[in-house]
Amino acid sequence: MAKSRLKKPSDSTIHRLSVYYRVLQNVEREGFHTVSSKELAQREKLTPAQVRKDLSFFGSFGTRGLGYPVRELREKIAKILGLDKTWNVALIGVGNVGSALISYKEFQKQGFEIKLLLDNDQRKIGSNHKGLIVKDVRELEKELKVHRIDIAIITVPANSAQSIVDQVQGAGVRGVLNFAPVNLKTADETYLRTENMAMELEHLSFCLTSNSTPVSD
Amino acid sequence: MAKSRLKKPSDSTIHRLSVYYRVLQNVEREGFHTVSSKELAQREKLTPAQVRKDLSFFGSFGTRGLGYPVRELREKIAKILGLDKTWNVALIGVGNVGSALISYKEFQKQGFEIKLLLDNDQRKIGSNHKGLIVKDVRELEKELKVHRIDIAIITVPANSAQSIVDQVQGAGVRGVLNFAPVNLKTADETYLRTENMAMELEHLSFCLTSNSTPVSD
DNA sequence: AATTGTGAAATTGTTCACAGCA
DNA sequence: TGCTGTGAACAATTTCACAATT
Repeated sequence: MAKSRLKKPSDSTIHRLSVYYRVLQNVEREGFHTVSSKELAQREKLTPAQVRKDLSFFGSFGTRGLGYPVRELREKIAKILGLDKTWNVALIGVGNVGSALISYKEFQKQGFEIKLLLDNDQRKIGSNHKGLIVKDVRELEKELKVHRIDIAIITVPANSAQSIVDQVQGAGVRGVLNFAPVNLKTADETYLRTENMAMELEHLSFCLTSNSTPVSD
Repeated sequence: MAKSRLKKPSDSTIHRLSVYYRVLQNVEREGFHTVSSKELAQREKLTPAQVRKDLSFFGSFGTRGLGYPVRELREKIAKILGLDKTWNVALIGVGNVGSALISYKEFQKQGFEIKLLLDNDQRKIGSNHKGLIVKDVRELEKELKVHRIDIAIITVPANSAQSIVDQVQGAGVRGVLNFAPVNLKTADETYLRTENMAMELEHLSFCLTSNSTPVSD
């Protein structure tokens, strides 16, 4: 029963696990019962060895000579990623980005349920977005606790993001997805991921500037 | 004069370059004329050696014993990242995420100018968003060319994203930022970056599930 | 015959440590 | 003395190659 995971999987392994999870959903929809590491790899331009190595961090899910059972592997990965439960999510900052995320279907689909909206703008507080009433950010700690929030999405302006993440941690929330374009300082026990859309564009800008093709230099 | 860059910098180096660029803006705002790799590193929880190694891919910008000239280094990095010019950006898909990006200040601030909006919904076509009229996606190729678009941001539903990226490439656009939650296939000469917000949440979900603190395992 | 699971090899990325310069 | 720039050492990640299994 005891899982003997020796090494901590890298962030890239986790990332690819999410990728495999999506591919498996497709493979399953297409009616396959079994899939090889080769097939899985081809669909994402990875190597079969990479796929097998990634999966081997978590156990032996395949059958030699046959491949992996599609449905079972998808379920195993879902469990590893924690997608077998629902997560209560709070969205802090109901501006442009925040509003967009409220109607982002992909979240609910994977079990992330936005249960709470917070803002500091009196004109927004009390307003209804997709059935949720925007609460006053001054009630942050109370509201996070009442709704048993697991993950906070921060979509406030850059200059207030640090103060928000401090409060969020204070309320015991350990998962934070930050969209504010700043580097936030967090306690060691908090998991923070920052999505900086401008930096993605800057990466493209770099590629287009260094006059090279993606392949060679 | 000839730049003797021997190795191609890694994606992480480019990513950190964007980070340094932001830190330098702050350092400059705070009035410093000079900054050491140590100071730069501390502000982002990196090592001084990492900072120096990253910068050394592109040249020698510092002065031994003194550090780096803040303004000059910021400008050098801007040039490397291609932020010394403006980029014409098209936004394809004026839904929730698309609309949010139209008013996303951070883009304009770094020289990314949204010049064109495209959609396939007759109710949206012709409507005005922040001074831009939504054009018919059937005119995609013509419009991309007329506006001399460098980068396309794809915010259409997952099932139409591949068709859009094919057309975008066909029109000669080589930079693509994709928000649709699918793995797009592109030609070798196209630079594609995909932002999958659900996958970020899944990473947090994984961290919160594997009962460990971020530090040890 | 086909395909997994995994040590070992190769490659890539990070940190060290110090020569060289202001 | 202080700090950069960089080759060498080290660490992490990916790929290889093959024994094990169906």
